[in-house]
Amino acid sequence: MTPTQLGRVQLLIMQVLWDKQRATAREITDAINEAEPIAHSTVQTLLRGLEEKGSVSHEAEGRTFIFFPLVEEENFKQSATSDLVERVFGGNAAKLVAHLLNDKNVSRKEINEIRKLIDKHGKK
Amino acid sequence: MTPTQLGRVQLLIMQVLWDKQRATAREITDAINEAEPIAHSTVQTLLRGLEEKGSVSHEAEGRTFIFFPLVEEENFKQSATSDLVERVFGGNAAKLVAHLLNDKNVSRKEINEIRKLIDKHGKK
DNA sequence: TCGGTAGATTTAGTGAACTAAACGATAGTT
DNA sequence: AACTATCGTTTAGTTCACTAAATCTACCGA
Repeated sequence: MTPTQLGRVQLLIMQVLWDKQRATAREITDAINEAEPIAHSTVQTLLRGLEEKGSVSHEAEGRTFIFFPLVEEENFKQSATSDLVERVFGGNAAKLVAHLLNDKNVSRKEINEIRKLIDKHGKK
Repeated sequence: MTPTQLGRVQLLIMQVLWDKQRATAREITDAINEAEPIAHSTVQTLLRGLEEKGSVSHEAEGRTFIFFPLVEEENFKQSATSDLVERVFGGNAAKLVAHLLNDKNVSRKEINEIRKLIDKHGKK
């Protein structure tokens, strides 16, 4: 039961699929190309790999394949986050938050947002 | 200016060094072996790689090398965290926290701890 | 029907992380 | 002096993510 580890570009592909739910390889390539250049054949190769490890599947529509995600975005966020917490913050999620609060790259606006989240979460 | 990416075992090595500040390859191997088996030669090979990319350095003490970290643990946590925020949470740190709050793997105890952190951070 | 276009598939190569055996040198022990 | 344990160094092989060209195939338009 591996946590379905994804590489950088594999994640980009999954994000397109999570967004669109269904997409052809071409649509995925185009979507990624808006942010960075990538060859269509690269996307196809990676889709194949993702299919092999069970992250996506496809059905044929005429002669083209329509791909769709098999894993949930939440599951992925879940394992990516706990991976960071485990490996970098010794399994303590609070340490991660402490780090964010002192992180100069996190804006005051975001910190306020975080505070609001906590408040809302508290009253229940 | 690469964010000094570290592999899983490389990170284990760095963590030993951050903890001890100075250590021989043997000490590192022993420390890691408490948690999982690893060959001494593997550690030495990885130390070489870490030295090549400037993460650690060493000085000779007699015929053995004493290794020490060149990069700060904080810097690493920094880039590992922002990497997650960027790639998985669309650059929004608050979304990461929101995820943690709803994460069943994060205990109530930790959530309280997080709340306390936020409060303390707020009053300034 | 012929040629291009747009699919999918095959093949190939790179780089990084990991793994560890094999080797050579040296210091300490008997 | 010989043996052994312990260094560091060299070499080698695996796996995975990524990259993309080359190729095969089928449809579509001229």
